[in-house]
Amino acid sequence: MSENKTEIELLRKILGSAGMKPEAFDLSLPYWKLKQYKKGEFYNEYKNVCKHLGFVINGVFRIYRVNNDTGEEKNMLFFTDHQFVASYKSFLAQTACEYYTEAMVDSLILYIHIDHLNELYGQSHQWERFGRIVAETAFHEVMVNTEGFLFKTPEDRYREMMEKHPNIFNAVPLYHIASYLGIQGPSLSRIRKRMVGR
Amino acid sequence: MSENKTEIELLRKILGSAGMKPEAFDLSLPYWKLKQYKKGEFYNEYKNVCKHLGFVINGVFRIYRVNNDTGEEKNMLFFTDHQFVASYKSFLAQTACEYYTEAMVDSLILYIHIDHLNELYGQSHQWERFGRIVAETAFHEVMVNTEGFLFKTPEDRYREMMEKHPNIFNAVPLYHIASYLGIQGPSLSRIRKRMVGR
DNA sequence: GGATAAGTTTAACCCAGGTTAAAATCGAAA
DNA sequence: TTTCGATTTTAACCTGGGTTAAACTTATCC
Repeated sequence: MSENKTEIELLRKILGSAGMKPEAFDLSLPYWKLKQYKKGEFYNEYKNVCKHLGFVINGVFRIYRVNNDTGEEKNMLFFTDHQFVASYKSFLAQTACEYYTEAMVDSLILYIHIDHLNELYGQSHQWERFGRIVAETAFHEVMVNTEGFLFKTPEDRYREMMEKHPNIFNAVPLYHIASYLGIQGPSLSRIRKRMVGR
Repeated sequence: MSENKTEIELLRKILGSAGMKPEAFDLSLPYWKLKQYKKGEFYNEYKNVCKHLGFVINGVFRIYRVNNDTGEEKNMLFFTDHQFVASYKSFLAQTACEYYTEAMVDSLILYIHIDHLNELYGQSHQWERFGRIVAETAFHEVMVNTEGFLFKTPEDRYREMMEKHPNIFNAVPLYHIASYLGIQGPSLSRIRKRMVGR
């Protein structure tokens, strides 16, 4: 287990700052596993049921969907350092996953199996709270995203992406950004051109 | 308290089917309050901090945002029977609300103050679980919404709205539906016209 | 360093939704 | 019923993103 030490302690610290007591955290020690992903490897595959909740030590992942007819890919979300990663809809409902989750750069993840997590939920009030906070955070993330689509232009969303998530912005090609913003490559080019003009 | 009896028992039954034990539920009995909303009344106002989690006994609410410059309204979500209602982002973070939440028809709500809810979270593992499930449900709701914007046309979203939420569809004017779908009134008219044509 | 692949931009054309205002329809209330 | 206001549709014009394919730029690798 000694090779997980640093990463586990990072997670302990982050959960601790969200209110988790060390003793409660210790309950989970046997369950966390560390995995290295090479760029291009998948955290979760289409049609699998997502069985693990991951915690990104470092790296960038994209969660995307493929149109069965056209083969076209569309990015739903990105995950990066110190975020929890899962195909969360599939994970919560334990239904077949509609997404792929792919490492965009070499990445490192601590992950836990849902059965162990449910065990912790049952054993410990603190872990139940952890589950609540992960869910609330995921909600917030997606909510902000939806608000973007409703209330903002693609140009606004592009600018925000650049400002608020520079590490993601720099790690992935522009056509993935375009997809995430809900537009096509050429449209993003036009937006970028418009922006330098002013 | 006797006038809340029926509504409380409905809530007990619904939470029970999500796994809440009656004894745990009983802890909350002193806290739920019942409120009748007339059509047009507000559950939550812009710039308030949302302090209550509501449970819709019956009725329809819309949560919407107003553009400060143009005064234009855009609908974010609808809530109806047996759903939990809150300006959830504001509720979770206890920050000033960016939305209005308005009753679209005469409605009845059971609500609980966040302080009492936090008390229950602290007292009871079961209630902590309740909080997790509410958050997970809210996540799922918003996620499906975002997926709609990314992967579906306004026409698809309109058709789904009609099929899956007929009670909402029938309770609110079309221009509110249009707003929820992210389009303008005339566009919805064009879509409807296209649809009868085929 | 030149070849090859990957990523980005450009151009030309198309189309759906935005915008505005007027017309038509519906509904409640007198 | 007639009328007034609210809602929905229509019309005309505009705009920005979609689509496709080619051109250009940047990495990467032998």
